[in-house]
Amino acid sequence: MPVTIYDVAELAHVSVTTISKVLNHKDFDISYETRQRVLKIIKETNFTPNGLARSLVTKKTNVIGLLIPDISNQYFADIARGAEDGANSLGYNVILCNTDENHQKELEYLNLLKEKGTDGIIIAPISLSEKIFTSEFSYEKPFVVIDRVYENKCKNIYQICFDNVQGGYLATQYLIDRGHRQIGIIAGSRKNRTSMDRLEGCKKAFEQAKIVFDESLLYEGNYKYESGCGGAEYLIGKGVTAIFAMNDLMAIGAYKAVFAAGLKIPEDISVIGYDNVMISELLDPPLTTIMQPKIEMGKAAAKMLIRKIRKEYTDIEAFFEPQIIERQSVRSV
Amino acid sequence: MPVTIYDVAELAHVSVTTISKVLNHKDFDISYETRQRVLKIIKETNFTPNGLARSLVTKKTNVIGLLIPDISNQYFADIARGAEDGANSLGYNVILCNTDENHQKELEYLNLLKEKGTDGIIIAPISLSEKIFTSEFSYEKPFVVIDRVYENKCKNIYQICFDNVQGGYLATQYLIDRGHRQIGIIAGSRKNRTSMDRLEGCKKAFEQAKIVFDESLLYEGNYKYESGCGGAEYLIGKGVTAIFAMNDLMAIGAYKAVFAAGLKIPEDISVIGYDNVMISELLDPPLTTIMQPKIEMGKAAAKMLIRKIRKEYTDIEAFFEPQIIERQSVRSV
DNA sequence: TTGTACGCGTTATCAA
DNA sequence: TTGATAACGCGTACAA
Repeated sequence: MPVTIYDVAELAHVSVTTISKVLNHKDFDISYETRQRVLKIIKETNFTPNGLARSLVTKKTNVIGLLIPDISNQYFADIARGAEDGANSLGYNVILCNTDENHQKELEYLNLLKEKGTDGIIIAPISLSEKIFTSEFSYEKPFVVIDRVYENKCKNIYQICFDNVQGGYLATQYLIDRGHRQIGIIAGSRKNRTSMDRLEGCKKAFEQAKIVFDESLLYEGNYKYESGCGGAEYLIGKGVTAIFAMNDLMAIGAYKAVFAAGLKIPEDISVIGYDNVMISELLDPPLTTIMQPKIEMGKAAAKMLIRKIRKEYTDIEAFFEPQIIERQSVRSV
Repeated sequence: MPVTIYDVAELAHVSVTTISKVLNHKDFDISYETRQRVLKIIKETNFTPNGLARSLVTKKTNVIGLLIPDISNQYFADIARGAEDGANSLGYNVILCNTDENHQKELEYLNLLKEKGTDGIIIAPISLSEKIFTSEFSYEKPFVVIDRVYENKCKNIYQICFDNVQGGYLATQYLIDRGHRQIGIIAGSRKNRTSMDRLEGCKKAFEQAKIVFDESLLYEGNYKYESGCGGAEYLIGKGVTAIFAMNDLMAIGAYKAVFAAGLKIPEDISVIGYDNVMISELLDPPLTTIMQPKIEMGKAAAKMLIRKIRKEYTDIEAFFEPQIIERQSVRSV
């Protein structure tokens, strides 16, 4: 049987109130001696207050939920790392949930988290289905959205945003600055919001440089390695001098295709990626790429959520800017 | 104010006992009509039982803790994924804790988890310091050790083990089978248990093939990319025909050194790695490597732990065998 | 400065 | 077949 606050009270010859007070640092009205005695007994008995009982009365658990598609995906692992750090630094624990992009699982987790009394959640919602934020989602605790972006016109959604338009702009601008004019783009699906945002950034850069955007130099990939190969193969045929792949995986595929065509990087073709996954710096040549501060974003999500929980002021959105990681896969022409 | 079991009872014109019974499927003695009525009210009011109150009396939370060094490390992310899956399938949630190999943090988490009433924990302990399992570790709930291996002579430690000796054996044997005799090894630190185990496997393979083990063909690395470069450079000088790198990161380094020496893989030098990280199949040529079923191991850890929690029978150790992933970085000589 | 007693939302025992 | 009530371990008015 674990020792309770009553046991401690008895051993210290005081009431439970006294114990509770020193436990919660509300002991300004407790005499020095009493406090010392209590502290001593607590240590001796190795007493740990029962968080369940405590939470039952205080109505807070100091636990938050984290709903992401899949922790074994490096992207989300980094976000999770940041979120856990942020939460831990403020005295919160995080319950990990892998939704697998499955609506049903998401709902089940949401329900479990509610039952467990988590104080709030960080979520990368399955789809843009608004249901989550209305009827189906009867979770009345605060939440913060990460990874997906919602228009914040009338809705009231707290979120961590990443400026994908700027990311696309940065990559393209970098190539233009180095004299490239025939720039091929390997994008994600046309239905992918992220990809479309990045493409918007590309177009912006072209426009500023007065380069007319050539639709035929845009290849629709799917963020996978193979589509990087295919895309590069296609673009090489089009005579591009540089390729912007919208993630590093596709950039690696592009490397493969370029080498297969008997060409060199960056001498014959420059390549720029997006994500800065671990291997990108181990490639030969090391890949120049765009980085998203994932850990920082996770941390920010936790901090924003906890401020909401504590009813402290917080902006409704936190914006993060992409950063270019300059390595050796791009050359000036 | 959330709706409680009392509200439901009142609305359904029955007692809380009745509600509780149908809630917990102990409703064999509840009339059909009553049950239907209760169920209806529960749905209408969207009532969710308060898990805290429930746990307070049942003395179980259906939550387990997962203590790992760092979730942003792919290795642990995979284990975490498996553990979460295993736990979820049995109705448990998992609290994620990053210890950063920091003893202090580990202790703090352990204490927090105790306070929160987690039913058990899965832990990759900091060091082999036995303290964790004795005095300092006053956590009386079940736990399962993962990633590190303890002798189970007198102690009573439940753990998920991976057969590193066999892994080293498999890799070496694979090279020997293909006619290699001058085999270079890029190991981890001499103090690293894992590395020493794998090396033991190598020696076993040599012995069986009646090849005398040449100490000068053993390079002490540190699991990092750079030490893979250095190691390969050294071994090439020694005239090896094959290199066994004890992780893929070092194998990638070896690729770099081999290419830098103007040699080809696998024509001039064969390379075999260990881990099967994502990129290993994207390398050119794709890397032959040894795989550890990380997700499966995480899952097994959760299942073992929960069996312990439920006081069901479980073996004290679960062994996992390495598997060779055959690709194109090794050739027969 | 310290203590009594109630409430938090459940489950479980036992009586009706 | 159903219900009253005592735990569970803690925080906190309010009283002393």
